[in-house]
Amino acid sequence: MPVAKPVSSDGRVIAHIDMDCFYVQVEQRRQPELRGLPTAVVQYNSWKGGGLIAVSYEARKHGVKRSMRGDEAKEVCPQIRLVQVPVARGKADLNSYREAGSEVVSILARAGRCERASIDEVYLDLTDAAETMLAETPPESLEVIDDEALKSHILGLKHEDGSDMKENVKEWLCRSDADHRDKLLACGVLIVADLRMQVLQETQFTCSAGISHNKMLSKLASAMNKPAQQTVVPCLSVQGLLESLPIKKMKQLGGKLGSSLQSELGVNFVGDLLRFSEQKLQEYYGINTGTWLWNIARGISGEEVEGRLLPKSHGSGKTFPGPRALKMLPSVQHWLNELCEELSERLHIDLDQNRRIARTLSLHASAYMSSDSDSHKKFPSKSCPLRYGTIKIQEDAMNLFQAGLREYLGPFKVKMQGNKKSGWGITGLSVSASKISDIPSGTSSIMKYFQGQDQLCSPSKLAKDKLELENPCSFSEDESNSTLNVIEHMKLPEEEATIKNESSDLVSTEYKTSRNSLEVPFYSAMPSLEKADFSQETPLSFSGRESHLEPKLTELRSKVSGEESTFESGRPASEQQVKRNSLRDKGTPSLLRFFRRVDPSCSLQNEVLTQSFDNTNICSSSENSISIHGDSLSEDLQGKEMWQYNVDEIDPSVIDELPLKIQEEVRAWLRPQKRQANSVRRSVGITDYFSRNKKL
DNA sequence: ACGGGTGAGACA
DNA sequence: TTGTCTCAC
Repeated sequence: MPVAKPVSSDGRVIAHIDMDCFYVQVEQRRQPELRGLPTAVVQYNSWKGGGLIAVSYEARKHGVKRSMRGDEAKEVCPQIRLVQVPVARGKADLNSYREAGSEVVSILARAGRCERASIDEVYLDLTDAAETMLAETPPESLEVIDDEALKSHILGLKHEDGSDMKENVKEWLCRSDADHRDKLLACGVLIVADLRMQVLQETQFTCSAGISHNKMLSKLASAMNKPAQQTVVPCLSVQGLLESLPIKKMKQLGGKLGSSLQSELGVNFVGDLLRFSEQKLQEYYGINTGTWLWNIARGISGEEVEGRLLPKSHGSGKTFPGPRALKMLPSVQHWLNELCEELSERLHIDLDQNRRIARTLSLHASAYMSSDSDSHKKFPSKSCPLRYGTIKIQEDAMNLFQAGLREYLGPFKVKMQGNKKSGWGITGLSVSASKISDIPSGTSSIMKYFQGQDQLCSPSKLAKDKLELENPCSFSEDESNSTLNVIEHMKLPEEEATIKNESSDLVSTEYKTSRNSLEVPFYSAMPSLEKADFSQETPLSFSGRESHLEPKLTELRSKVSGEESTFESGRPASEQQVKRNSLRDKGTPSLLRFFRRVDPSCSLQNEVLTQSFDNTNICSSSENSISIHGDSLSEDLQGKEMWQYNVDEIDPSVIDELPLKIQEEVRAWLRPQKRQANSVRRSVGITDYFSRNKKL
């Protein structure tokens, strides 16, 4: 639901930049012979020629529309060139478009605060740039105005027959008697025209733009003249624009809310909303939406340009429509593995390029169940803390799926004996990673990361209990024996074979990845204890025929007593391991909890040395106790916020949940004998390492 | 039960 | 907060 934001009296200059049929342009850049031809991008083509997701303007002239099938497009436009979306891991791979979108963003972001609204859309706050231009080189002072700016469309500008349009535009841009806000918009027009030319020059992509005083109007304007044009909405034209604008054209009103406005209130144009008081609209649609509606009817929208160049989440999903629905658990596992592999790859790229870490893994699925009246039941979404590493993500996703499945099947449990004819199937799977945050560079990154974890992941006791109940890793044993084992017998022989092959692929993939990055030397440099832990962990759940479905061998955990909730691995353990496991807390941000698990008796008796890096202090006492706190905190807070723990008690495996690159830092940092001497030197190396891949 | 794959945001 | 829902391209 839309929400009204506080309105700033709008002297802002906001632009919305919209790439023209973006995927088509990306493909045309890759294959220049397609330029100028009717072209469309399709994903998959086996069924009715695939679905169109982008259509060139030449093809649109022939009546080709988005969401046509490839075959339909061929019917209305036989000469159309259809380009397929790249496929990787059996699914559409949009990475090339994401990367192309990033190219554009990095150019646009030079001009002002920039928000990546989608893969091909950007909002820009050009207020500062426009004010500066108006003060230093206002349009009226320029001898020449670029042709691209003169081609702009100015809403409400009168156009007498016979007069030269560009001349009109030039006049409007250079009016010395215009009010301040129109002058700012005029500057915006020049800036945006220039930006669009830069984008074209540097990427070969054309785009369209809207320029106005807020996001809503700019978004409307950018769509008015496409492709490769720009439109400005001066204040005085707002009323005229909105009064005849079909309500469904307004962003956020294209769906049910817009329909409701039409059918319930007889509002067919945005201007029709003016008939209703704010209070009336609030009565119908609630306080937030009501106020929002009242505002947009007047062209008011206080929404800020966010200043975000990167996505807030990453997802990978696929649908399995109709007959392709997944009926067997091994098929689900196969596809989940593919999706997780892609997700993991993208997470690592994000880590390398942007030094960002995601903290939550979510699984969404859609399913049908024809057996009973319950067929409308939705498959529940599940999420858990995200552990880095392809195999871990795959395991966790599978656990989330099984948690969802048990809930979904619920009372049907045993009845749903699986074979391919049974009345249920999975029609969609997706995994996503969210709660992404920056890791500041430098040695202190680790500290800051932990602090951030603490803030964001410190659950109340209540929330923790809930987590224990819902976390797929915490199923009790007898619970898991019932449903899951039933399902386990549903495997078909062929599918089992597929999975087995794939499993080994996964392991080798992981190994390959490791060798390519800096991790192997690090692995081999690790103390033997840690190495042992890895060798046990990696292939474990994929090594045997039933392993990937056998809860005892995967991540089954039971609750262990204690004030802090603790999960303990169910697998056989050496004495040493038992000791470590008592500190283990997998499936949750365990490092964090670990840090909170303070043992005062160890730390207080030690004398504390202080060493400062950036704005984080690492206080180390003797060889085996370290405490961390930010020095930006006030004196009295510092005492409370300080964490202390004994280095010897760190379970190496909890570190595994961090991204590998961070693990490296942590382990080096924890290496007792060299900690002191290495600190400064390492901070340089790490900073250096992090800045090496810097892109944007 | 084919507009797919992805994103963002609001709400309970 | 998690999970659900809506909306958009």
